[in-house]
Amino acid sequence: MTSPVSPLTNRRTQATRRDRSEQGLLAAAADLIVERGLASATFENIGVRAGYSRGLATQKFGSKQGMIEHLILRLQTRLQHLLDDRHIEAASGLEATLAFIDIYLRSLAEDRKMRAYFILLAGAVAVASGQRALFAAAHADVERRIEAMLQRGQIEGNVRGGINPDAAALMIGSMLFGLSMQILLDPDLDLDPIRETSLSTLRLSFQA
Amino acid sequence: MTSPVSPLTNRRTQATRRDRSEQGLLAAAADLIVERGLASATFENIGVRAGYSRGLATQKFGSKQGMIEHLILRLQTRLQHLLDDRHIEAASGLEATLAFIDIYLRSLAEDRKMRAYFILLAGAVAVASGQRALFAAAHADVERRIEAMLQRGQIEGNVRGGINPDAAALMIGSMLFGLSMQILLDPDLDLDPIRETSLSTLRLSFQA
DNA sequence: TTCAATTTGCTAGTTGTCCAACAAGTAACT
DNA sequence: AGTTACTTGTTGGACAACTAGCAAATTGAA
Repeated sequence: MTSPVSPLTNRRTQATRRDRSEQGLLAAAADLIVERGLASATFENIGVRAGYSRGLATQKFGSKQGMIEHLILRLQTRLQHLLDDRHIEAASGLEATLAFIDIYLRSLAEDRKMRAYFILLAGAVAVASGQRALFAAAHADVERRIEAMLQRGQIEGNVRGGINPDAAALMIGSMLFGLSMQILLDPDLDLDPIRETSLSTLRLSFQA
Repeated sequence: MTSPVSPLTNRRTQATRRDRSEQGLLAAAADLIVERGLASATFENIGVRAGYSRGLATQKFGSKQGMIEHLILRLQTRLQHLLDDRHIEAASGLEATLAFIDIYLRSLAEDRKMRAYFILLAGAVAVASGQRALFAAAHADVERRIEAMLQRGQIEGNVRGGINPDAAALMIGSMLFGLSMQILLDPDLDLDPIRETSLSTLRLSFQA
């Protein structure tokens, strides 16, 4: 009898074999991007890191751009899941907004892979204009969510009436965006105090 | 006699000849970066665009990195000059802060070359970690200036006392940073209404 | 002529893509 | 069950396109 299939070997069904390699390549790409930047994410480096060859990624994703798009969509989904927190639904408009910001900034500090998303975003601005639309849509979505929370807060009476939810959402969205970039610019920056002081400043600014 | 030197020809002294080509190369690089992204800014493209050969830039700046650093410093100086506006000095703390933000965002909308600065900044985040320090320092400087204006406003009584100038400056700096990136992400975005609503929201949030 | 500014031919290195060979997994048949 | 035919996943050599850097040749100014 061939020994029972060990979970540590690649000797599995074709389906799991395929999934495993695909996942491995994307994870290796994300790690490389975070550790050594976008330029180091060559098929050669990605393949070696994932334990495969340099040619496999092309087979799976069609092209380099195809692979990067897969990775972007995967990380976008990951961020969306993180932001679908139950605290946000339950809280008041103001608290929901602040909880949203809190989770966003925490994910950036604690979830190493999430940084790859923002590096790819910077890359889209700097070099790959074709990918810009992907990110622009995601950002518009974040801002619409913030806007809805602020509107709810105004109806409930815990967010100041004089504020335009649309403009405030843009401001907050931009702040999150800019803070993300700033952390990538200076990786030693401690996000904890920044998060706390930002939240209390926003609370002071927006609460009724 | 050789005809009096026309301002339109390159036939001048060696000094102006040298200056002219250097300026031309840097301008061509900035234009290319804005129009077609960082990847298109090769020596070949830059040289042709500036009306010179592909080899000149290497001679002048030593290396690609050297040239990019020159460009970054030049654009940084340009931005600083724009922000040294007399309105900022004269106004109250709150108005100075808002004028600062106004000028910053206007320069992004009206000064095409200024966009190259932010594209280079995104490039530093995504690929060139060696250039990060250059930008981090400039950003820290912007935030210190905002912080000083807010402190002045608190002393004068036109900025709310409850706000922490340090944290608020970080927020505003990040917002400017994020807004810059967002405009690069979606170049068709109209900055005018965004600037106006952002300013009025900030006024509402910060004024005493 | 003399020196500086600029061009051009060349080199070495890198990267994504293609594709034919190989290996592992699956199904059919006895 | 065991052998064989077929399918699918993976590899690595070859190739073409690019790019920065170098150095000798050329052009222009003094």
